[in-house]
Amino acid sequence: MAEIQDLPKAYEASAIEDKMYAEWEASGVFNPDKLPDRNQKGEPYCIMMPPPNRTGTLHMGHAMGMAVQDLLIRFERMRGKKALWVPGTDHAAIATQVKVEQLLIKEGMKDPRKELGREKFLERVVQFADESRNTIVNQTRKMGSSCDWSRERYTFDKERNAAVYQLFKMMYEDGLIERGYRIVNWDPQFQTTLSDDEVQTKDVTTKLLTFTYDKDFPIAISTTRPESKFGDTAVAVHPNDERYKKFIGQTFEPVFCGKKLSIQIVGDEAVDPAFGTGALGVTPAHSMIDADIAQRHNLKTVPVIGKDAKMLPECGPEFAGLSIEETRAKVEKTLSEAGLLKSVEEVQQALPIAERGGAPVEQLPMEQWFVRVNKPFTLRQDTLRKPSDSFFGKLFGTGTGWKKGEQVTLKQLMMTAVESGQTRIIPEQFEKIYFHWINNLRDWCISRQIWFGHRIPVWYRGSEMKVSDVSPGEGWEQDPDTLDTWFSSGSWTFSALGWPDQKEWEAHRAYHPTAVLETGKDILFFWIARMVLMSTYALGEVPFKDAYLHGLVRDEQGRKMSKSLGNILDPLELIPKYGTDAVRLSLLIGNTPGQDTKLSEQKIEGYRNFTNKLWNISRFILMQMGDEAQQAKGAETLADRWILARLSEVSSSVTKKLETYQFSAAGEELRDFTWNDLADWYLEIAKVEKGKAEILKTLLQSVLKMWHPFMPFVTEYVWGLAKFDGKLIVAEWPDPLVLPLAKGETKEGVSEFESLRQLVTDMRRLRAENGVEPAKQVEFVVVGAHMSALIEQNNAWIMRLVNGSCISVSSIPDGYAVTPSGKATIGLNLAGAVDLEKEKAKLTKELEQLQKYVASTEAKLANAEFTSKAPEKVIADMKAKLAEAQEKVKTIEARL
RNA sequence: GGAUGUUUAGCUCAGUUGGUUAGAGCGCACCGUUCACAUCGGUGAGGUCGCAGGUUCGAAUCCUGCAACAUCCACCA
Repeated sequence: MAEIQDLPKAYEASAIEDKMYAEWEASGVFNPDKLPDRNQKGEPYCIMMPPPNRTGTLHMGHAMGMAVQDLLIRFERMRGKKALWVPGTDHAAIATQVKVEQLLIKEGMKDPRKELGREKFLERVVQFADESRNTIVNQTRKMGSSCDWSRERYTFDKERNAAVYQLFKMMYEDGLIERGYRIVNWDPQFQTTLSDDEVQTKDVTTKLLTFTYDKDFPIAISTTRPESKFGDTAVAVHPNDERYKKFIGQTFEPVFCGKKLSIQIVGDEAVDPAFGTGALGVTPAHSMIDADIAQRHNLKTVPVIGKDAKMLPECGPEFAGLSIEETRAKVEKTLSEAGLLKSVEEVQQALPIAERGGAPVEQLPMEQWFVRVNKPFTLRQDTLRKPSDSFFGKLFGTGTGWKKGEQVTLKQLMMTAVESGQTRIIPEQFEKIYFHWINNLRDWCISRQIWFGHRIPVWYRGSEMKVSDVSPGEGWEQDPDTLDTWFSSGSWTFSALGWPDQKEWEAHRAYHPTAVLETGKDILFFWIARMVLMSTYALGEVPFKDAYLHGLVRDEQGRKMSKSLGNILDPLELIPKYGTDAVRLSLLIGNTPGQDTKLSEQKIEGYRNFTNKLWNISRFILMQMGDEAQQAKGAETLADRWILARLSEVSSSVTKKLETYQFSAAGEELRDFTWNDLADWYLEIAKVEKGKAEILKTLLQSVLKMWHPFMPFVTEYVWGLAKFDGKLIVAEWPDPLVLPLAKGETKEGVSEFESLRQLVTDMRRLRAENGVEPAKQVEFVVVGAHMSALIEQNNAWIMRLVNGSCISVSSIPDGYAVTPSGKATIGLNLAGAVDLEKEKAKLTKELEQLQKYVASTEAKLANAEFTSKAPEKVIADMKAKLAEAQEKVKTIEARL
């Protein structure tokens, strides 16, 4: 095999990756309909790719997601499932619009939306989004993602728009979508509402003013937002507060900074009498908390801040049109001059700001569309019911869900999906966070005043209103608002499978609920919860069986990767440098689900080294397979039995770990097996013991298969070089039971070889610990420094040295070793002696503990302290253990 | 303020129902290597498992309290 010899010593990733990906794609295996028969008969297995936002390029977090999903899909495909991975992108409404707006401003426009108008502006956004899509698709391919491009979806394409319309219509008819005048989060910068989740907070220092509205007002109040006080309609106090009790029910008409107010004094439990003055100025128009109080006491709502974050004319000519900052200063000055200001205090406050853009968010009352999460509605179908799976469900007929026609709220559906275990969140601890979030969920404001997004399918003509996806006719105008981006991505698992189009949906029905949703933990609420909502509502089933959450990818110091810190690791720069396989390994191994990961270039370099190690292992095995000496039928030696037993062990363990999302542990185990057992021991032995071609082939095949989901490129490439059957991507996952080993041999082979390995290690240690006679020491030094394998040959044991010479070790059981020349005798019995001392000490300690255990257990038995366990059995177990320990000690003592 | 995590070797982290001598990778020190691989091999040093109690024959693991850090939620006007 001359060609094998000519292969480069170092693996050259970039030379093969693109070609390899093109080959896979051309072979059609990414499409489940074109998979081999074995998979056609297999169970459907589907992953929906979380569609990346069309806002630019992919980052390390995406790369991690892709690596995990591709690992799962390749693993299940090899296991014979009908595996479908649907790729796609998200229009991301506000995020994309904001991005484009910022770009246009950079290009010199002052107010792009005004300058271009709705149509022209949207053209620019669409153009940007399309370019972004191309970049994302390219990067996804570079990562080696084996997703079905023939089924690529977009959250803003025609079919997904049909799903959005269908859902809106259903929810509207069920009374779950409503228009209402309520307080919403308003972003003055981008002139749109925001959901609670799109609002973040920033710690700032601000002034806490304590004052009275005017000199005749009897109660002082405190505020950090003096500008909003023009809209106060009440002062709330605790109903039992002795200071203010007498005022409750009265109405005052103070003049605040020139504006006449009407202030009712109300008693409300929500007020903390210990904070500030114990009295709260209620501003129903600009605080959600105050709006709640206002609702309880039927208070009027008076807006005083406009959409542009400037004061409204209601505040009087002196203040109208002023900014919030200006108003604050002026109010403070006015109060101070009038002698109404009691105190000014610096306090820490969390200022709400917009997630995109960062402008302070105002709370304003507006007419908007809402999804009612707490409103009961009549179920259209049995929902979340799986009676066959549940013993109690069958027994009581209740199942873990609701029946058609029952009254239920969306919130209850979201709870049940996870409570019943029909959707599992991995790691489990996130279930608690999920429940907590659902419990505190408020109605979801779904209308946005931005232009890029699914238009709200509602039409108006005068006072008439109709829900429709097309114009109902002459004179009808569509609602100018668009839908929150999560309204469309909430239906992703089923809209991407064709719902509500009957033909498409039926063709893909078997893939839903999808197997697993893999995404970042930061997106639990935004997305996961909303997918559960949409899917349980529309289909009556969960969107996915498992939600696997990965942590954030941080830099080596644990900081978030960001442009301003300049610590971004870009997958597109790393892949040409280290190879996709190395980048994937560094994202898959060495981290824990749900826990943030620190990534450094050094780590990727380490996995590049491993990729190269696997390459060289393969190269060596390929050479051996072509070597005539290796072709001879090898007797199954101890080493053979050992390595095959290990392989069997490892493959079953790795399979189990991958099934339970323990990717890191699986990878580590595989790495240890590949590097330590296979390369460092078995391959060294194969240099001396010949006739191993068959076993080497088995080993190489199995190792390539198991590594394939982790590092698809190098494994598939070697598979091709070895001329193994077909493509590795559709090869059968190794089954630990088919290895050519009798059961009895497995353990024996392993333990025997392990004990020899231990012996070698002991000898190395002894060389250091015990001074050996000079004549012998020479040999020992050689042994310790060079020996790389222990092998069986002609009924003798041979230690092979890297420099080519061998030492024959005879009579291992008796503990002697002799070199071929017979010059040096190694006192292995000494090794035994040293170990025996330690062993004895350890066992003696264990024995003492067990004796105490016996004593305490017997005492408990006498006092009848046992409640559950059968005492006889406990005592018997314990005594057996004790006897075992005593036996061991005796054996050791005899040998000493 | 509430919730959820984290705290194990110099660094990054494993450690699955409590049970031999607490592990790995990187880094470090020393030794070595022409024929699979210096993107290599061998040997070694390095840990009171955050702190304080408790349960147990036995605790990194279970319980209680404390501390530090992180994230999320709610924010006191």
